[in-house]
Amino acid sequence: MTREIHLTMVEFYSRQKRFLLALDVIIFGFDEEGLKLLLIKRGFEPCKGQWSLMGGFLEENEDMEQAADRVLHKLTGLSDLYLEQLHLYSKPHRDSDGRVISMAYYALMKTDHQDSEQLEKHNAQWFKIDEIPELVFDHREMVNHALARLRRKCRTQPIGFELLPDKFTIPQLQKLYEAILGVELDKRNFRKKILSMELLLKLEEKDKSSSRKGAFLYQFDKEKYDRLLGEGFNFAV
Amino acid sequence: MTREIHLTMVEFYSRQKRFLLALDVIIFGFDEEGLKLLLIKRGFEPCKGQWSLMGGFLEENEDMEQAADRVLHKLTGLSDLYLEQLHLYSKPHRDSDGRVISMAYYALMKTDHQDSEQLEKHNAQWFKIDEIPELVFDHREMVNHALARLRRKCRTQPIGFELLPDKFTIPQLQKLYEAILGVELDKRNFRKKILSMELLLKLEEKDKSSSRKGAFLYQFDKEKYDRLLGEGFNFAV
DNA sequence: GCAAAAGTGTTGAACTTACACCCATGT
DNA sequence: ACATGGGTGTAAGTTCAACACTTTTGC
Repeated sequence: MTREIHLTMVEFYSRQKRFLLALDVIIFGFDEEGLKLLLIKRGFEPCKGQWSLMGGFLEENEDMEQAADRVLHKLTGLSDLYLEQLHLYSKPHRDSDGRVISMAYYALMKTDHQDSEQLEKHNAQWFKIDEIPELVFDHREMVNHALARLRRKCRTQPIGFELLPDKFTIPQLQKLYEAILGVELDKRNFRKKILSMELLLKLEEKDKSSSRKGAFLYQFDKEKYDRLLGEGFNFAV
Repeated sequence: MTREIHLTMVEFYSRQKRFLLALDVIIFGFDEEGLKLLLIKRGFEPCKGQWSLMGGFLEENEDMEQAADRVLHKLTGLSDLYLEQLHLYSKPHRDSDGRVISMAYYALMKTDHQDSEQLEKHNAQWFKIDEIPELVFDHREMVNHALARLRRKCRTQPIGFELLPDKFTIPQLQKLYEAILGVELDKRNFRKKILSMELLLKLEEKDKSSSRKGAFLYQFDKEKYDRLLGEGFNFAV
């Protein structure tokens, strides 16, 4: 701030060190078995052959969100997944060698939209949340951080629906919350609370895949939620 | 992922574009007048003479948190302020010219610890939260984001105390929450709720600066809070 | 003695929690 | 007819919101 005052911006900027900027994505999914994490077996150095999060480097004409979308699309073939910034990991030696600074994102993916061929191409595999293998670098820390965020956030924002098919049943929704939060919920109280917000559209159809009686399918009414948000409404599970 | 497989890590990294990495800090303070923001009048290019957040570039042997501490210390002369990552701003043209990617942090500062000389040296000034001047680049967006985060977070974590003197009165604490949340609170209900958590140590002393009767001073019991945290306790205002 | 802020309790409403039985269906 | 998961209501406990008067003291 002393000598720099007299430099032009270009001169000043050129003295600053530049960094490799990457991103890693914690990708959550949900199915009958519970909450899952999508990991890749690295087919490239560094740490080739080990499990890690999907990631990539920031490129010149995109912002981090676009880079994260690009990386997610490359892995899954899908666009417009729920995606949220988590934390910047910047310790000088977090990466094995040659400093890389990484922005961690977490994504929520509807596993019924998945393209299994695409995933195989990248040696990607789903892991149950309590059976995560050893991960490279600080990826395990990122996963823990993402899980904590997901647990907190799913209680006050309707992000859980990003993990379910567009049409889902109430028992399915309950199992999702139980899987994320790691607790059992009372089905009467759960149903009462979730329906009392009047954000679910009940369909005529039933899903019979998990019982003889069948359970009614519902859809999340995103338009209504967005409208209510403006009026100070708070989602709560 | 196709040709890169056969490159060594160093070769691969060297093809990647590198970026200027900076940080900006939204610094909150609180005094009799309400919630405040600390801004600097830029004495350097770009945008010399305009109001902006305090910021700086990441250096080679530090992580972002250390850089943020350094920048804060440089401005205020203080260390160990409450500091939290907010959001990475990475749009290709967010900065006036020459791409800079910036990690935004927000900090909470006890204004009674401030060193006014130090602040003057940097042309820094406190602004009431609803009288913020025009800011450079996307700094206004950062401030809005920080305010939203502070409003949400102060309700479920005891971060408000970072803005008060070590010894404070209940009416002072209430005014703090009213200033942050932008609402009026009932003093009986407020006192009941905050004291019911049993996290405040009542001192013998009174503060008589704002009434003839004087109000008892309290201290936040951080040790007890940390202990309770482990047992699943939730702070709530 | 009065102005100004500190301090104090109660009641009704809303919400949360705990809990047990019937329903619809495929086999 | 029975096994399986879907669906429903109520009562007790807890928490929240609204509300008005007394206390202390410096002037």
